[in-house]
Amino acid sequence: MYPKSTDCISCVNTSCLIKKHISEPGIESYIQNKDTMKCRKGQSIVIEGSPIHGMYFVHTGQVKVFSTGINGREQILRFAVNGEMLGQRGFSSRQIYPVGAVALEDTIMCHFTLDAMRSMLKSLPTMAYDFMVFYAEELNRSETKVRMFAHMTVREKVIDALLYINRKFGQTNGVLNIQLSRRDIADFAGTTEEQVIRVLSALKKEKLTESFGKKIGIPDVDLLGREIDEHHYFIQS
Amino acid sequence: MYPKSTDCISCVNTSCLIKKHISEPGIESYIQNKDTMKCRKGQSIVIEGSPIHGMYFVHTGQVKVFSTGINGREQILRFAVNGEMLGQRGFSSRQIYPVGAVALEDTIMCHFTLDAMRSMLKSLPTMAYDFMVFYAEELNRSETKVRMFAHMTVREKVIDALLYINRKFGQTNGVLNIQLSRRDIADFAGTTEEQVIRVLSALKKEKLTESFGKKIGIPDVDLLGREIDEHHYFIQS
DNA sequence: CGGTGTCTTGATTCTCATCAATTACTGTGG
DNA sequence: CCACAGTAATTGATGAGAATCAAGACACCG
Repeated sequence: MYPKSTDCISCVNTSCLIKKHISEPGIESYIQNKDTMKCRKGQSIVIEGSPIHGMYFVHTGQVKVFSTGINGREQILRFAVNGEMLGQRGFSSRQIYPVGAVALEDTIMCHFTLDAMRSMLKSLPTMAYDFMVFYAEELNRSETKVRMFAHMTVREKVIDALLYINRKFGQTNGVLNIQLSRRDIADFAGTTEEQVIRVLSALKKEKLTESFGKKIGIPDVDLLGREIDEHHYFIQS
Repeated sequence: MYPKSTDCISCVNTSCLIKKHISEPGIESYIQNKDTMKCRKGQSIVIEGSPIHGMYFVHTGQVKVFSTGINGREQILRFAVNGEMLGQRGFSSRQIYPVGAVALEDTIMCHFTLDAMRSMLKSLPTMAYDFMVFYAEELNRSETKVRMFAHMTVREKVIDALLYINRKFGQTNGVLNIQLSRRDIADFAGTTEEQVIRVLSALKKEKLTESFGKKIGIPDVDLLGREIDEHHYFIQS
């Protein structure tokens, strides 16, 4: 099922910030020197605590990014799909806390060394600008999340998580395109497995979500979103 | 007490991302066209909900950045002091949620239009790169905060807030260089006024903080930090 | 001195995390 | 094909922590 090549020229990930600048003069040498990694489902892409050796771009697949806090509880920070970046922390001078990444399904990734990234960005102003905008937007989302987290109820956090997952992975045949355990959802929403289960059963009773085995469906995204909207501003995290 | 001039050449804010690139060729026209604003203590710099007309850099003063959520409760997102930026959200294409900024003391700010910022950044690669790194680091901090917020107790949140305030504003004569109401601290820490008061009295009893009227002192920052360290990774938010 | 706003403390209520026990699901080897 | 672990999901009961409510102390300002 893997594509024959991960060559940037033929890549279809138009949202990829490298691909977007593929026609800039001077970029050729960088993309020729990138390398490609395959990860089986469940494998670690970035080991928590070990230094990051560069930046990764998801070519095909699904990845979860997390970091472990107290009592071994992991907090999922975000998910990454086709075209998205991993290893953004590499730019930060000090990396005192651990962040890990695991493939949620078989995943192919493109890898650039940190040095390559640095010199590429410094020599391609529009690329640096686009990266800057990307980070600025991510910052918006993250700060909004901080604000929301502080005062949202568990129910709202879980709904928010479901909406995020829907935006990120989408649905086919009325079912989310990813299978996450209740534990994963809890770790992302910032609550516990049991609470997620309780909220999910409540939502199912209210016909706001559906369940087909482990698969979750959201029949009316706007309707579900209104559960948060009533009390908070809708967020794009 | 105001400085005679806010000219970038003579500015002493070495952490300012504009100042840092003052010697780049081509920057002259931009810094000559910036304008300067004065804000009295308590005045709004950016009105919540109204579009942002560019970027601001704090020349002298102290600013709080907040956004209002449910039941009029404001969440303070961060504070800004000399050399720091406001209006970062301006780069984001959609601005669907409100963010406001208020001067905590008499404040002088430099202002660049969004167009000026855009063309400046696109023409000065190293500047765009520095901005990108800045945003990437802010993102780190914010994401760490998301993680922490999810599982910290109120006590830990308040301590974390105090440590942040100390890092940002510093102390003189054993007292924090800023006077915030309990409400402000609560709005920043993501809890309520009453809880902040309770934690502060407990900390005072434990000799981890001091109070001189409204002024708060932290006699031993590391000692206070250890209260969080024991359970979580120390963060640089 | 009122009066307004901040700060403080106590009592109550409610939400949520934790613990414990049960049930459903998945895959494996006989 | 079925018995069997082993894991994930579910439900209920309980306790701890935090928000809310209410009342009073304190400071500041005319």
